[in-house]
Amino acid sequence: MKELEKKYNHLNVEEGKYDFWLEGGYFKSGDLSKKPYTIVIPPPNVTGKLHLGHAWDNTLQDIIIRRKRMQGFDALYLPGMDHAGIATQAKVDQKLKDQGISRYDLGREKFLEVAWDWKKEYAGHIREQWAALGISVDYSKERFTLDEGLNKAVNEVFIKLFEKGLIYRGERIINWDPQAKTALSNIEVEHKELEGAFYFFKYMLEDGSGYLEIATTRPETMYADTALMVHPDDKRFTSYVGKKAYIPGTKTLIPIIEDSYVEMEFGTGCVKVTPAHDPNDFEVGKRHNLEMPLCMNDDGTMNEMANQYNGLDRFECRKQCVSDLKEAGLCTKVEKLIHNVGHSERTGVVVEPRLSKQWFVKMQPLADQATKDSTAKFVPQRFEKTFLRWMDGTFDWCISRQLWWGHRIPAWYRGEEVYVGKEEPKGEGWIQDEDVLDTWFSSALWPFSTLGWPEITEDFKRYYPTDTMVTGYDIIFFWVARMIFQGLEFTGEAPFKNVLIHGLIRDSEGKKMSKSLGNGVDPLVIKEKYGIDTLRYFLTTNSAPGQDLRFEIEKVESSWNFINKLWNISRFVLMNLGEDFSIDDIEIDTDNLNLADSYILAKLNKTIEVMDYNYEKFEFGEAAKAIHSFSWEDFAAWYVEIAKISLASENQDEVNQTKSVLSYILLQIMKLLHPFMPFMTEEIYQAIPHKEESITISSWPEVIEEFDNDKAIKDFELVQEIIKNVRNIRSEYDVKPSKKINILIELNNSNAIDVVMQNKKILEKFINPLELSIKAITNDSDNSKDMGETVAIVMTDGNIYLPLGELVDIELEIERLEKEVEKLTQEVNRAKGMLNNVNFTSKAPAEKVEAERKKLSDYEYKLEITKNKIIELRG
RNA sequence: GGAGGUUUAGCUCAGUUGGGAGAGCACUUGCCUUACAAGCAAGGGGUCACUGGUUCGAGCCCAGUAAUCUCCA
Repeated sequence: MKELEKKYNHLNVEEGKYDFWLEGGYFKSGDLSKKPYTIVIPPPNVTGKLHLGHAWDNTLQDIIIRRKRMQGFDALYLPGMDHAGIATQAKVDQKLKDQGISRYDLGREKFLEVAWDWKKEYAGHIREQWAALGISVDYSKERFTLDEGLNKAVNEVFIKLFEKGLIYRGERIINWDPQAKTALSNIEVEHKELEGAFYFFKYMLEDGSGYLEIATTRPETMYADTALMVHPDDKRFTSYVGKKAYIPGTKTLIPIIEDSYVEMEFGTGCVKVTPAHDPNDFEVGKRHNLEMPLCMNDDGTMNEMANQYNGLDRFECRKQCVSDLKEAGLCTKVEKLIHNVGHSERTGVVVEPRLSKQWFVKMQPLADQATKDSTAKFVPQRFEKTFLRWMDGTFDWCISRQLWWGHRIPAWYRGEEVYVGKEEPKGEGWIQDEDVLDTWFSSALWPFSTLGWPEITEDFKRYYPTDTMVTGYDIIFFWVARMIFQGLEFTGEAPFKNVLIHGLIRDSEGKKMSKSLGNGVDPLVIKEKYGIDTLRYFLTTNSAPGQDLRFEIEKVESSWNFINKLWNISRFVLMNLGEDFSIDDIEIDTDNLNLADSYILAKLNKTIEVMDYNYEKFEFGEAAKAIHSFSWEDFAAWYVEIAKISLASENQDEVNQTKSVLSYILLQIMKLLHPFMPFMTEEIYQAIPHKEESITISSWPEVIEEFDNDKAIKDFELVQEIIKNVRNIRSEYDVKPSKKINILIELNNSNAIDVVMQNKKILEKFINPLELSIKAITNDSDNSKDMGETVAIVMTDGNIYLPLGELVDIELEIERLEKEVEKLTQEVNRAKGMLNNVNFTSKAPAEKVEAERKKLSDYEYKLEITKNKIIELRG
């Protein structure tokens, strides 16, 4: 058997393990004799490295799938990546820029080649990180959102939705990202409160009879104004309607119209209409048949409509035209204003509402279906509300993107003709749409497109719908909701049974980790210092489902401490099993166990129960708590210490029995913890007696009814109670554990006497007596009468006496006992109060009442004894 | 403006269907006990934000208030 290092060394432990698992093929799915269990990975972007959030997300998935695999499921954890249209194209653009070229120099085809090279490189990095995290994905099933199969799925969905009228092309005001030069969907726009201004301008009337004052937050758009507008009921402006006014500083005349859309009380009561640059104005423009010119280029610079500002950036133009118009007396006032400004979620620049011809998904029918038919169960449940509320008020989804990297829209144009289909239409002069689809359009199909859909493949039939989707709450709108409605529309089912939602990782101060703040933590840096098992355990046991997780190095350290503890327990067990102890030597005969053996086996059962219960509910923190206290308290602090006695026994049977229980329990602990810390547990599994070639494919621990033993637990707790009490008094009276003192234990029932007598050796080891007397309490005996000054401890089953001689200050001892009396009196009164309450005894469940009665008699007994002790001391 | 989260020990957080408040870290005291001093043993520390309600009984359920964070408009 292998000797372990004194401290847990993750570098040695982790080395080679992942390759060992891959070579063994343990992560491969496809055993048709088993029930399938499927998780598809939320595909990370191929733009860069995985961060702590990915590590958390993936570890949660891995914990679920590893346990299911051990439970005998055909576990499929399907990996893959996302082509991340805008983000990747931006990265590749940057790379080209560094080489002094632009994508236009290369042309579309060559650019895509570079992008695919990029993908290849970064996919490699991501796979390395997956390996570092130890996630048990089936690489033979790996997919990419831009691969051929997924392209088929995307086209199928586009065409079907188009045919049903659920995809349409139209001119709308969309959110335009002038840096990426593409349209965005509504949810890719982040609203941030910024300090801006209300600018007031004079629009001089054509007839020279005065002016109208207009307030706007975006003065630069005035060059695309096509009307001024007042409310028809607004008497102040009635005489102006039908007249014309000049756009300030220009010779352009625009009409003054009336529309009840105007809010009379807001601003000056008169507004400018810029149909191509504002969604509300666009509606007005349609109603009044206004022209809809654009005064801006697609890169956010002004065009020739802006006259002398042609070519200037939109914000520069704003500054200059305001200053020029102030000089000309046409800008009368600038009021500071805090308002919400939309920013591109990707590039961060201010989004420009802009009239543009784009493709849209008509959302309402799909959303209605999803809210009605989805069976996906959110964990925690409250997130279902988030999903439903969003589906309820959703806007049509702008899906075309002016990018090259993505799924090309399967639409062709010839003049006014539009053709949508899989293949280029026959005939001359057709030109395919230049644009690609929103990345989320393909991500939405991920749970079924990765399994071969639209073909009804064996994989699709077997693994779909998937079992559990794990993702953060920040992505419910973007992704989860869209997967659900597309899944229902195209497969008739919700794409997963459960959605486990986790929170965000925050820094130690509670701030969101972000690139711009520079407060991110690289998972690989943590792995290097503490090992990946430590990181996994830290990530998955320090919050409840749906809650955020604060990164604190102290918590990482305490996770490491736990692993080191387990390592040292293992080390102890291995040192004591000896060379030839093998799996066949493990024999646990429940008729022949000592109290500690029975106790630890009974506790193991309880631990398995609690863990299974919480694992199933995705309450990993609670599951971990159970195994943590079982292995550290019950096993290491108590059982292992007691085992040292048995291991030193002359009796070979006793030694073997202890070795059996030690190795059995250790094996179960390793299995129960394997989903959390796969590397360390594999290392120990290989070192101790075991059956399978890898713990990854070993069987999940089950409750063994034979081991249930409530009496053993209770009896052992008496032993613990005695030991704890003596330790406590030793500490209080400053009697060192190494100093031997006489100890008397007197007991009031035969079971307690048996238990204490049979476990005398244990007591002797733990409480270190000079002489340990164990006596029965009889009516008129006074067992402690020859002991001099004693400290007495009152228990339910009897009393403990420590003759501490001159160390005992009678007055202090009386004080201590009086405190006890006070406490016990309170408890007695509390219990009496409850039991005297007819409402309690008649309404509360019988076992609660019974439990309270027991407590009362116990407290009354202890109270009486304690009072007597005081009388004796005073005597 | 709408929705939701959070508020429990010095700090960070758990707390299963309502039935005597928990963990880790930190702190105090004592131990190099031959698996582990990143350890062992003992200990201190909480009006469970506030107010009211339901209940025999509330950290937990309901209503409201406050602080704070997030999402949506």
